[in-house]
Amino acid sequence: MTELVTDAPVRPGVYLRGTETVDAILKAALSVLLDEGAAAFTIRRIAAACGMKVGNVSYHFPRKEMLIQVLLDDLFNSYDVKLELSVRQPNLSAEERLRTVIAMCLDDIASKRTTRLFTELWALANHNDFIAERVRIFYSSVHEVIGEHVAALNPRLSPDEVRTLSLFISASMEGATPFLGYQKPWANKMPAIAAISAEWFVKLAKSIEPGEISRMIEQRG
Amino acid sequence: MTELVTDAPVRPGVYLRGTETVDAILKAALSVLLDEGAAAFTIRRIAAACGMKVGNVSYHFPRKEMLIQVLLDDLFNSYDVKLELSVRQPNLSAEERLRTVIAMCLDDIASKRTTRLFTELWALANHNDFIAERVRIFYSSVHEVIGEHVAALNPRLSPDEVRTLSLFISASMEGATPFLGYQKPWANKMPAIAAISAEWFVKLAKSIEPGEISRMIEQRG
Amino acid sequence: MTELVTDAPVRPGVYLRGTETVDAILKAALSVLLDEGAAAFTIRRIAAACGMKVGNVSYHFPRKEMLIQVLLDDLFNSYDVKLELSVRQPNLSAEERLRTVIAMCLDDIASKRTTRLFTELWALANHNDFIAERVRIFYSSVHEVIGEHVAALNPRLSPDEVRTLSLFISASMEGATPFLGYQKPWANKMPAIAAISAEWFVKLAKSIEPGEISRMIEQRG
Amino acid sequence: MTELVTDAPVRPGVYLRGTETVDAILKAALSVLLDEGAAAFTIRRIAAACGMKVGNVSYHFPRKEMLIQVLLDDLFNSYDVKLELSVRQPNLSAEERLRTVIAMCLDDIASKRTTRLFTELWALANHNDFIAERVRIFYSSVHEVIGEHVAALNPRLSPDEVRTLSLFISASMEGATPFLGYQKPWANKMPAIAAISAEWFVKLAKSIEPGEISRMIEQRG
DNA sequence: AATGAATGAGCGTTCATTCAT
DNA sequence: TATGAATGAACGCTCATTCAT
Repeated sequence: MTELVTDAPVRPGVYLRGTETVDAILKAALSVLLDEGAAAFTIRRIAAACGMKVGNVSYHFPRKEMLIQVLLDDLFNSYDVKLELSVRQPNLSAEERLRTVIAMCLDDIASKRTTRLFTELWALANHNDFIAERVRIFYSSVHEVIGEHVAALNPRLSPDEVRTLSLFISASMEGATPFLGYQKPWANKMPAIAAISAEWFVKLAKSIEPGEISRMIEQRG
Repeated sequence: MTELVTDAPVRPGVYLRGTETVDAILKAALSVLLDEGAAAFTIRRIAAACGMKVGNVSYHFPRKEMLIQVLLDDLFNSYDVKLELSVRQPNLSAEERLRTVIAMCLDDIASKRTTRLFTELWALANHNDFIAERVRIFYSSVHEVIGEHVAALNPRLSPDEVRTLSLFISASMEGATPFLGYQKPWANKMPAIAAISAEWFVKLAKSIEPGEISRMIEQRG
Repeated sequence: MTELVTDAPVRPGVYLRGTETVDAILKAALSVLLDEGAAAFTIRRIAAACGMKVGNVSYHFPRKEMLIQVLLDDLFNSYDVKLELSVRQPNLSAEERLRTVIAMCLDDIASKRTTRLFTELWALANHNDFIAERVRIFYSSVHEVIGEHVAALNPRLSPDEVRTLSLFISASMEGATPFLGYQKPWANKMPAIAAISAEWFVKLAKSIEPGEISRMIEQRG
Repeated sequence: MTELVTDAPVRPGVYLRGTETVDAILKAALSVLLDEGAAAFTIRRIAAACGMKVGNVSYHFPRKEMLIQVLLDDLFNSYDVKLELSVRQPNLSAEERLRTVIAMCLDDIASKRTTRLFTELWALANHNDFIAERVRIFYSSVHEVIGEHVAALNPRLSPDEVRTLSLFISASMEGATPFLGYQKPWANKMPAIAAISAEWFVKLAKSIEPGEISRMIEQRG
């Protein structure tokens, strides 16, 4: 029984987070991805970026894919933590909480890290199932958080209606990335778009009637 | 990082056979980009995809960058044509025209070509100035078209307010790409999102008061 | 009988000198060789240098080797003509004629054309028998011309002694090429070296005794 | 055209096996250059010549230019060592030492290595500044060594006169390369030319009067 | 006579990965 | 742990040459 309990990683390779070396590699890998793009995301450049030799990076991450996976795990983890904090705002009203989440999301979208990372991930997700799945899981939890606030604002909506509205709100905000994200052409318009978003997504969440979405779909059919 | 190429490359192909070849290369290049992603976008794979030799692809496009530029020129051209058609709907009311444009955009976003192409372009635009600029120009014209309909619906808005609303609407729709685009996780929710979009973007365009956006920004400051 | 008489070139290809196109190719080829070196001596660069297409250069010179051969033929021809003129100086004494030839050679060596051409040819001759042979023939005639003057200055020398002295004088002068030739490091010393050459090669030719060379060789053995 | 590289590349190879490999590459590179010429001096042929893979040669010499530079460094180093030895002949008279240097130079010129190497270098120096500079530095030290003996033979000469005579003697000897070098047409005449060189360059060094060179230049003006 | 098109080989270089040290 | 060495494949590109037009 006791023999079965082990801390050794199931997969080959030595990529325990917390190790100085592994952390340095991951940090370098992220900065290469953000600063130079997916095409420059090579073991060589990552090694150079953290002052190591190619062989050592390969020793810690025997497959490049592993590095990507661990890197994404770490990144999504940090996003999850941030997201979790946004829910824990007990002294705010439901409306204020939704406004806060919207503000937080758009603020984050404007950051270099999020702009660069997610545009790369959306592209990579087209042909990499692992990335696609991780991205999907992440956004599912984003939708869930938004959904909590939507449901609080408009309790009569069905769970599916809540999900649909959350998807709409989340997608609309993410759409800001290639337009108003870091160094994007309309970045200076972010205050206006953030203001409209806060106002109208709250208005949408509050004013949609149960069954209204289905009715709208039918009318358009 | 990439230098801006001001002189668009002349499209190669003088003889009939040559133009056919160039077309075949461009078609293959697009299909490689869409089906396999930017990482697979190599001269060798493109040549293989159209049954040619590497040297012949290089003959018609001596620089890989030229191929990318001609390909993007062709693609954006076809989008521009499509966009132009959407404006020429004289027998519709302003509201119906805006609904039509929204429907068309989201319908297009759901297509494989647009989903794949633009997710790749958003990522490439991060570190390729030529692509970034082409994408910017394209979306500028999209915003302009949407802006025409917004202005028609709400003539009292200032040009800047119209631009801001158009940007908001366009960005919100584009955000559907990584969520509801081709083979994306919530693709089946597209009818609902398209319905909400049509309804609420029209409502937004009609009901925003002149000066209201500025007021919203100030309140949030 | 009459059918056997033809102006068509024996070898394939159409590289009749005098033709405008062929002359332009040859001129461009020489300038590429001199200005950019043997590594840049490609059909493409030659074609570009004379504003033609690759296919046309290949049409006139189906094999690159042919171009080189014709080019060298022309070049050595022009050198032969120059050399011939140097002999036809009837109103000068033997000594003055030798001084004239030496001056002419060193003056020519200082020219861009000769400096560049012969340094390239010496290298190419290492592994190209055609070039090696052409170079040999050319220098043979140079030695012969010098030998005529040496023999006139010192009629008692045997033909072989004349040839040896001519070879020594010619080699010594050619050695100026990589040192004092066009844009070479000691080019500014050419007047001094030319003066010493004229003085001492004449002195050598005049003062060597028959049999002396053999004696010198034996002493050193 | 080629940029001057001021920092000489560190010679690669840390492990014993690595230094052996680097040596093998350099040896193969030299033999390719000598046996097949500059046009055949490719990474692929060098790799084949030492039984390695292209990637490994590129590993040890990431840039082809580095290989050339290290190769030349090694070669010139060996020539410098040889040259240095020729000066250290304390038991000989000045005249005998000059004769020795002349004999050594011409003997070396007749070797395959020197004949091939320097004819290639003279050509490459036309359009490669790095090579041109290395060749210049090498010959500067050659002239200096010759100059020491000339000055000892004729102490009244000015430093500039010594340099001029050394240049004349060195250039005259180097001129033997394309005529009497390895497998060159008049290689069999080398004993005679070496004998004349020894005799007459010594005579020249001894008998030139201070100021005589200037006088000769003026007379010719 | 001239040229666009096409080929097959080769170029220097970079890549992820393996392995002995 | 860490790294130098090595591999085999692929990269974009250039080459001389051929051929139909």
